Amino acid sequence: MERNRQPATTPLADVTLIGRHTQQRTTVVEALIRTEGFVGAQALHNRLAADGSPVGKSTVYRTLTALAAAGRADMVRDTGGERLFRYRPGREHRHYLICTECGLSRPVDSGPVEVWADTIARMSGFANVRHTVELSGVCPDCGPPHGATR
Amino acid sequence: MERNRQPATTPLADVTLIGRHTQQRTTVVEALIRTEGFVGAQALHNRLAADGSPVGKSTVYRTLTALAAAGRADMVRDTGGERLFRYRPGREHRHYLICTECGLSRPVDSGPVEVWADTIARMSGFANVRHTVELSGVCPDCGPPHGATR
DNA sequence: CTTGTTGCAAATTCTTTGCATGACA
DNA sequence: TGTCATGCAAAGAATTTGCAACAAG
Repeated sequence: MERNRQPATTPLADVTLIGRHTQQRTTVVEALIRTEGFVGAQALHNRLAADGSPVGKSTVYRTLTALAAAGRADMVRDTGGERLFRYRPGREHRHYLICTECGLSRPVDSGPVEVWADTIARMSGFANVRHTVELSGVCPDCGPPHGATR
Repeated sequence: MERNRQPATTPLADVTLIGRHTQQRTTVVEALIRTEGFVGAQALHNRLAADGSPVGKSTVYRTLTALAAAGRADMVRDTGGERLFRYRPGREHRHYLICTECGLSRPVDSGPVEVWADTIARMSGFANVRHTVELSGVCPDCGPPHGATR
């Protein structure tokens, strides 16, 4: 379900960015980088425990929060209100289409939205306008063609 | 801060829509309708209590949730993860630009986004695609022209 | 060494639920 | 009168925080 891909980037830089370089933070950041889509803090914590690299739950939370604050991760909320994080390789933020069934996330071309948001921002007179855009649905794999609406 | 506007619509229809017509539900729906922007369940509950129309917290939650489920209200999450509700007069959902300072919310023309979301939905192969779009910033009143960045 | 981090568990916050009482239809 | 709704308080979930032991620089 989750293909491990080479961490082309050393998380060191990111870790250093958010403070002191510790074993745990490195572990968390690496795990986040290794993750395809979005992950919840709890899920990540569990995964680490299962992988034999137990890191305190608080540390996972603190690291992810710091990472998001530093702009190295995107944060969204799932339907249940849980925070989901995703490592952000570049500096530009992206928007995703997330499958509500399996969690698969696929980046989408958000150009038009960016332009739109920008326009609104300019016309509204508001300052510091930020936007959140989340698309969710059922991916082809999860949505059986037999019309079984679960 | 919150201008009361005439409830042009009787909440009766909305109440009936979500089940039995009770005093409490009417109260909650009316209060929601009377609210300019988004409100949290707790805030609404407090307001009702202050107004002398105490309604159980659970009832407020249940009513708002049902209303949102019935499509009579929009639901967003604030930064802290709290659910905020807003009465939806029409049937088309709207998107808002919310001031992070004073909470003022202004509906924006989301036509382009709808089109975009629709396109993505069709091209992605995902089913049942829904979107969340939130714009936030500092409104002219709250953002001093003197460039004081907080 | 000094200070930032960790980890545990307790504390917070928002939201849901169980259940007996009470109100609608 | 039979349900469904209400309200309270307890239960749940996700996240934060206090604090002593510990590791990084």
